[in-house]
Amino acid sequence: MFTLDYQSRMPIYEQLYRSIIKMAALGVMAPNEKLPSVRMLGQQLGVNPNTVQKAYQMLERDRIVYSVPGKGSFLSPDLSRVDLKKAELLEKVAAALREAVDHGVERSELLQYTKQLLNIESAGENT
Amino acid sequence: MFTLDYQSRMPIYEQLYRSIIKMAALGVMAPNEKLPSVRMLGQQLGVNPNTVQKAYQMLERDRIVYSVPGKGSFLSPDLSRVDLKKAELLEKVAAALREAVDHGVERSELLQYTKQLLNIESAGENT
DNA sequence: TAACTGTACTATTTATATTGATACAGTTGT
DNA sequence: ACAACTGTATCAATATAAATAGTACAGTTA
Repeated sequence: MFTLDYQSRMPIYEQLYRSIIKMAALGVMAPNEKLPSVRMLGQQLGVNPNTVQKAYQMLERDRIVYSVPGKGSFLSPDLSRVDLKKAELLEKVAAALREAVDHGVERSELLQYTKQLLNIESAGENT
Repeated sequence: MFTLDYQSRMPIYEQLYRSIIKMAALGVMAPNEKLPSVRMLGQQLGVNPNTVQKAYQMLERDRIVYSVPGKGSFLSPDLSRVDLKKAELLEKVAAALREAVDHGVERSELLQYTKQLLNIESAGENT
């Protein structure tokens, strides 16, 4: 059902996350359809159930999946909308990054800068 | 001349980099002014010369500093312009990121996404 | 109660970032 | 030519963070 590349630098959970999003967007999976359990899928893919869970939680955060403890994880009743909204926002980020790169800003610094911005947790100030 | 916070999570070279940019932008340092040598400044700050060099190289990449092997490192003749242009571009990136965060996109995913975009070097594809 | 489900917490492994040690090469003035 | 400076490149060591796994817990269902 899911194919993933273990040689890729892209984390397993990220691959899973994207696969499911793509399937939901393409209509391969129906709304409210039950996803395989974290253990089932984990075993099938040869990874730890927690790795699967991480992907499921990311999807849940995006309202693409909802989980019920004891019952299972399911695709959301209303799909596609959330996905498009986020894709739009991400494209905006991508455009800004590309523009910066095109103007000669080093990739490493952009990454550094992004990290800095995203870690507002107990961040230190400079003079 | 330079003050930096060793307790900060921000790398030394990053602090140095920003300090010098700020000084150049504020006119504290004049165009073509000679910067302390990597060894001098390294010793003064109690860090490895390579750490200073890293900051200098970042500044050189930004055309804020130019270095001549055997002679030294100097502030560029034409300052401020480059700095402002880049600041503008970075602010655009920051705005896009903030918007995404505000809409609920997880910081970790944004970071992941950014990494993905910036590493077009020998990157792996997903299905 | 037994077999499933998701979830939380903690370790372990792995990758990456940061800093340091060392060696090399160019410039300058004597 | 030489001594004392300069930047630079390469590699090693360390520190930090990310990714995955192990284990235990709690809810659901039949």
